[in-house]
Amino acid sequence: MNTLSEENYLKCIYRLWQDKGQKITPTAIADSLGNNPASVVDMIRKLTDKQLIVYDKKKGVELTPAGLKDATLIVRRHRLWEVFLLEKLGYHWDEIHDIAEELEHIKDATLADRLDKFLGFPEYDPHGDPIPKANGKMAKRYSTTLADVKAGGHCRVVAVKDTTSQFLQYLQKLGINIGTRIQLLEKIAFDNSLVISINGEEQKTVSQKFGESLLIDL
Amino acid sequence: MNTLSEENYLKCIYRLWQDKGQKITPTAIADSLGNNPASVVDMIRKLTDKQLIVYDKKKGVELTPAGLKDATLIVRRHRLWEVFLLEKLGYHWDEIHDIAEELEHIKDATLADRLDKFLGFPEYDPHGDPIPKANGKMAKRYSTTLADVKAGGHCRVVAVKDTTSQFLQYLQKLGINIGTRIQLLEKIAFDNSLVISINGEEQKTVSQKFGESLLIDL
DNA sequence: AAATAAAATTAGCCAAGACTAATTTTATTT
DNA sequence: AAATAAAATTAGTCTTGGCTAATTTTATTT
Repeated sequence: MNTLSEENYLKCIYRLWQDKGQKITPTAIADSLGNNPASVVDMIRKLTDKQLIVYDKKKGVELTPAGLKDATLIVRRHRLWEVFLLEKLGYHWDEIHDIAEELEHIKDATLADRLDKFLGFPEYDPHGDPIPKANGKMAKRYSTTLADVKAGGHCRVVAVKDTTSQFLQYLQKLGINIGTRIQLLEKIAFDNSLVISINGEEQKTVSQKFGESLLIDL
Repeated sequence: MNTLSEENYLKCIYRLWQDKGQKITPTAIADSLGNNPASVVDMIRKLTDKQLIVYDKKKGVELTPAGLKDATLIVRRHRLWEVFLLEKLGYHWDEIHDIAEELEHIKDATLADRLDKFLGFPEYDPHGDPIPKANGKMAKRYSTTLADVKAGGHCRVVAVKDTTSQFLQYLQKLGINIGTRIQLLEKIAFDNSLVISINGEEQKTVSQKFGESLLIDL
């Protein structure tokens, strides 16, 4: 059984691995968790001893099959609770992440599976991320962002890469949800700002960072 | 905001206060939590500093109004989650206590109220304990036990005083639930064992300890 | 290649919350 | 009342999981 901290590190490593596919360094983990690199080095030792990760200076940190399994189940619990909070308790998009962050650590052998069943076996969470099944398999994960769309192109919002309440509240304000149609009217060469039209309405300008945080289907 | 440990101590003190109206000593708390009395003395100091309890050698530990409020809200969350686990996720009577023990510590300002609404504002939890409302008020708590019934008397099970899985599984085996009718046929003078008839069926003998753990309405 | 910057690591410290062992205080017996 | 037992308290230790500061290793510039 893993401690709360161990679970948070596993989840963090899993996310970094999914996000970039790049080398996962102690500094990257430290930045992601807001911890000191020295603390990360300690935890890398603990997780290595538990055979949940392998650390190689050249390759960085990698999850072992056991570590991947544990991390996947944490993510499964997180995303299922997010669905519950939004659909059953009526929370808003931007409120659920932090609460799910706590709920995901509840330990019980059958809880996730019962919750999954109760929710009707959802494939995606409210942010558009696929929910891993009990066996670790999950639906397709989208990777194209609004910033990848060609000028003039149309797309549909399928997920968000950033789940901070700042971003989600901004989306709310712009009237953007999962499923919203967006046309990319123009890319400003100077700073890669994007001029877009949301659901065919009046045009708005958003930043490159914004565009890279919104996952879309063409 | 209270830590996990602080919350567990508050809940423990609350339970001891409800159970017996007796003096709450460090040893009693230690026994109840399975901790060392020395640890309890430390925590008494912490909670006193936070003005959640008052400790007087003569009177023992008492909750302040602030401490009572915090404790009541923890109990509220615990009992609401128990209802959720049983009614929505299909857990059995004896499985829900330990999971609720973890869920009760999830911190969010509106979670308990949303859950309460989602569950239809239940008055009692699956063990028959009244669920405190957001304002701290709650329905009547039963205090008469099967051991208090006179020989020949009839009664109806309304709650359990003991929520260990050992007891609850034993009840299950005997076919006793909330609402079950019991007749007390005889009290054995030797050891206060009770000869009972469950729902008018064949008679069984149970211990004094058993009788004192079952709350009834005459 | 040498100099510099960045990243990783080590060493030592801290707080929370548990523990044991020893001591003091309070209660109970004889 | 004195002796004994029980309860409370103090002092000091341990583990987890953070931290800072100093050092070593690795990368990047010049």
